[in-house]
Amino acid sequence: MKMTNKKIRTRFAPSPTGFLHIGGARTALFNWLYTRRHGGTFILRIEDTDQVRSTEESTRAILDAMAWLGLNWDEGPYFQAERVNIHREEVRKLIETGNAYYCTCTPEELDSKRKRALAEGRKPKYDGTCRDRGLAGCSESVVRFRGPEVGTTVVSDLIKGNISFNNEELDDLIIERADGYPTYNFAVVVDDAQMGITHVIRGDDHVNNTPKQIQIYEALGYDVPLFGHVPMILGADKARLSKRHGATSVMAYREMGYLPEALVNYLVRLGWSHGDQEIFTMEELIREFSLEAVGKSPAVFNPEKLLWLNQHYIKSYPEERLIEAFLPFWEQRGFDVSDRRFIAKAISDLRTRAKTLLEMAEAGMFYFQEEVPYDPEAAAKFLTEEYRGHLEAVAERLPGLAEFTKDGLEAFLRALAEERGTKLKWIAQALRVALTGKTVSPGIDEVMVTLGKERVIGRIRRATAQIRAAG
RNA sequence: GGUCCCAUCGUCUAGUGGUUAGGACGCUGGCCUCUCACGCCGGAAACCGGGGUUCAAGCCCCCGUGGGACUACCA
Repeated sequence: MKMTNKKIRTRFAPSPTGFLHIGGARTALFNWLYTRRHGGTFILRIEDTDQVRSTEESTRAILDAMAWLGLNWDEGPYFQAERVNIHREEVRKLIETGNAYYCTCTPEELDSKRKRALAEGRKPKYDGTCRDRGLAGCSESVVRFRGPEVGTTVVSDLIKGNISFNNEELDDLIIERADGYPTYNFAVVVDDAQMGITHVIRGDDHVNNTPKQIQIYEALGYDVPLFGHVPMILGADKARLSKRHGATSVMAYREMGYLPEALVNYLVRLGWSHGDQEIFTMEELIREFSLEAVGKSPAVFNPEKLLWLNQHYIKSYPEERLIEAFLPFWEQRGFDVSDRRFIAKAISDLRTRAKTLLEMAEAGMFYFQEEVPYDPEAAAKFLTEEYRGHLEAVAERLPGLAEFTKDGLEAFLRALAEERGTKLKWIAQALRVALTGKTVSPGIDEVMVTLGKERVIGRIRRATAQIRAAG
């Protein structure tokens, strides 16, 4: 494989017909990592030649998702639709050199021929009706590429190795539609060539297009870039990942409380590996990423492992960044998050026991609810006469407690338990329900410290009052 | 149907002719413990099948089988 010394140029070229999905994000990530690894230039190009399905909103969404993942681009975004004049000119060139021809077969004719061919067990490829008719263009005509009828075309793939195709299997594909717009297989070639793309890294759903594209490169006199086709991402049923398999939009993961590092880390390991290492920083990825280490087989998307990684990043994130990423989840619930110290403490209580920021936000709602709702089962078990004495004792002694710290409180509660002839766990559980409304929460001493003496006493009083009222 | 790709625990993967086939998620037993987690220590769990090549095959070749992609005036 000839590796020229020229600077690497890659591109990510999504079509703006929806959100950035998991598969696209991984393709973008692989391109980005490869480019950063080799000090190249990463280009973003929006393939919006489908005038009907493309929307500006989708473009916006894709850009936002890229930014969230930290995948910055060096050039672009370029918009393919703005380049139609260039595409048309290249089409003219092919017609002049005899490498393309006008075709007036109607979509209906083509469709019925295709169906018939399929029904009779023949190849459903274009039958070449107009190939040698020497037609001139008209308002109904399309332009087809005149492909070689014999020989083979080989794709040298950086991931899959050499793949060869018999040219007779390849279709004379349409490169310009009747409306004058180029089709995908033509526009990519022209754009990639003119943008000086050296490495085309994309999903392997494109392998079958590649020989045709190579022929177009050659007919146009361009250098053929290197290709790297990455395997698809599959759902649990081994079918190509789609909405049926749950969330596939990158931004949906943000809303569900995932950290971008977790998604990046998960995605990069889907198809790529570096020995036994599972956790990678961006710096490590840039240093270690290589296409040689990308596997050839498709990978099943496993939400459980993503969750594990997310949990890992929630635990290990720098505090300030965690707060920044997390706060919106409380803000959108209308909680007052202006007390930075309180917030920071609450988050440090919660972060070791959440798999997502969303989960964390829900688990920590009690910090803001003065009249915390009691879980019925929890209350039935612990907000009872049996525990009232313990709770009252805590409320009575607390004002005089000098060491209102994690250690001080633990010592206090242990001593109290002994004094009252019970175990810490019973006092802790009753307190937990009084303070948080639930039987599950961060450590009770941590909760007390975070809440502060006043609020703790208030909540205990409210709980004991309720027990009395009920009793 | 045709063309092309792929094939190690349930899943993501390491492995590049000689390994007790390793790691991770998940599952699971235990420890820790104020609940839930975290953490720590253990366990079960894989080379798709059949032929070759070779002293020796998860690794190389062939054939099956299975899965996937493409087969548009979508990208």
